[in-house]
Amino acid sequence: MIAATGVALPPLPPGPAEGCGEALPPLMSAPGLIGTRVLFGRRQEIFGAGEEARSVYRVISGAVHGFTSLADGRRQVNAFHLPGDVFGLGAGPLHSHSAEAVVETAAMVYPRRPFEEAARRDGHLAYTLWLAALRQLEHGQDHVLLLGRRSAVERVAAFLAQIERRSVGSGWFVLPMTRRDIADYLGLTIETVSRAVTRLEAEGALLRAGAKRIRLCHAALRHVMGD
Amino acid sequence: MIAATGVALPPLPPGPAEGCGEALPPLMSAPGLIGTRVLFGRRQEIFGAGEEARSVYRVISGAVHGFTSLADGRRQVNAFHLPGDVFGLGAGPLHSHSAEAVVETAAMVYPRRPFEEAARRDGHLAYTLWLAALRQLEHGQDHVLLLGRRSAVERVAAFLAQIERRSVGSGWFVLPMTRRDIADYLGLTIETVSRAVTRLEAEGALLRAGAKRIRLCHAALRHVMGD
DNA sequence: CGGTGTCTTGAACACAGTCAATCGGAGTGG
DNA sequence: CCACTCCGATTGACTGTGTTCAAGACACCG
Repeated sequence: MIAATGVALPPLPPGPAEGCGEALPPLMSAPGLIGTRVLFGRRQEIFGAGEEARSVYRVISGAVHGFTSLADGRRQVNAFHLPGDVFGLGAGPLHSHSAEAVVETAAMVYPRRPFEEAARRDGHLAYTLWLAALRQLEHGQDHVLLLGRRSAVERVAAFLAQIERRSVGSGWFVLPMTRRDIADYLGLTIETVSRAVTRLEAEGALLRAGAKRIRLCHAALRHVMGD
Repeated sequence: MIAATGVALPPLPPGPAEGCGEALPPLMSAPGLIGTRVLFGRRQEIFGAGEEARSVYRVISGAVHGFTSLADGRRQVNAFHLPGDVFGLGAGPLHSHSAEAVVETAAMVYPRRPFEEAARRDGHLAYTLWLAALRQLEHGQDHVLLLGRRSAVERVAAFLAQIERRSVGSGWFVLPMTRRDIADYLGLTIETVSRAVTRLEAEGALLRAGAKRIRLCHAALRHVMGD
C-alpha cells in the first residue's frame, strides 16, 4: 500500500541544488582559486565554533549541517547544505558555528585567504557574494518565521517541502538527515517530529517508504498549512 | 524603592548604535548618493512586503522594526533598527518583508538604484556590503537559536541584554517598542513577555521604572540564563 | 539471526497560550 | 488640578500543544 502510487523510488542522485547555502557559479571559477576534493564520514566534524576559518567549502555529494550548541547540550541547526551549496563563509576570522557531515559527504575545499583577497580586488565577485549573502539572509528570516510563529505540524510540513524543492527529480525524495537533525533544525524534539510526520501521513499529505523516503501530496499539504 | 540605586534616569539620547541593521559609515558617503531626511509617525508603514524596493534607509532617531505577517494575523518581527542602523536592502527587486516605525522616527532615505550601481562599480563598497550582510546573517542565526532552543525567560533576558548593548549610556535604558513588538520578535505572547519580565524583576535580574525603563543586573541575569 | 541504533507510540507532565479581569500611566477636557 | 478616557501592561485561572520519560517496533548490518 505504501508504494501503491505506481511511481518508482529512485535513489537521490547528486546534482545541483538551489537553497540557503546558495550555488555561486562565478565564485568558484575566480582565477587562482585551487580547490581540493575531500571526503567526510558520517557525523564527522568539518569545523567547530570558535575555530579559525581557514577554508570555504562546496558540497559535491551528501549533506552537511551548520549548528550551534549550548553548554547544556541543546543544539540548534541553522541550515542544511546539499550538493551545490557553499558554506564556511563568515564575517569574522573565527567560525561562529560548527559544521558536520550528516552522511558520507564529498566536498571541494578552497583556502579562504586568496578567496577573500579576490573578493576585495574583484568588485564583481564581491557584488555576487553580497547578493548571495542577502539571499541567505532571506532564508534566515524564513527560518525565524518558522520557529517563531508556526506549529509543529506546519514546521515539519514546511521543512519537507523545502527539502523536496532542493532535491532533484520529482515525486519521491530521500531525507539524508536523522530525526534528531530535523528536530534541531525546527526547534522541536524527535518525538514531536515523528508524530507530525505520522499525522501528515494520516491526513494524506504524504506517503512514506521507510522513515526517510517521502513523497508529498501538495494539495493535502496546502490544506494542512492553512491554504 | 524603584530608583533606590542612586542612579538617575536619563532619557535615551539618539546616537550611534551597533547592531543587526549594522552601521555602514563608508556606505552613505559614496559619491553621488543624495539622501533625504524623512519623518515617520508612530506605527506608520515605511514599506510593505511585496512592494518594489525603491529606497534604502538609515535610522537617525527613533526605532523601526521589520516583520512578516501571516494570513491569519500571526506576525514575526525579524529585527529592530535603532539609530545608525541601515535597512531596506534585499536580494530581489521586491521587499520580502514589511517595515514600520515603532515610535516617531527620523530616517535618511536614499534611492536604491544609484546605490546598487555604486556597489556594482565600486568593489570596496560591495566588499563592505558583503561583510555587513554576513554580520546580519550571524545576527539572524542568533535569533534562530533564541527561538528554537531558549525558554521564554531566557528569550526575554537575552532580548533586554541586546537592547541594552545597543543603547548608549550605561545603566538605565528605554524600550521604545511595545510588549506586542517584543512578543512578536521573540515568538511569544504579550502575556508571557510580561510574566517573564516580572519574574526577572522578582529574581533581582532587573529594576523597572514603569513598563519601559529598565536597568539590568548582569550578575543575577547570568544566573537566570544558566551561567 | 541477533544486535544496535533509529524511529514510533503511549501516558503523564510542564510550559506557554488563551480568555478575561484589573491595573497603571499618559493625554484630554472640564 | 482633578476626573475621565483610552491604550497598554499586568495578573489570574484554565486549556492545549509540545516535552519528558518509558516502552516497543523497525530497519540496517554484522
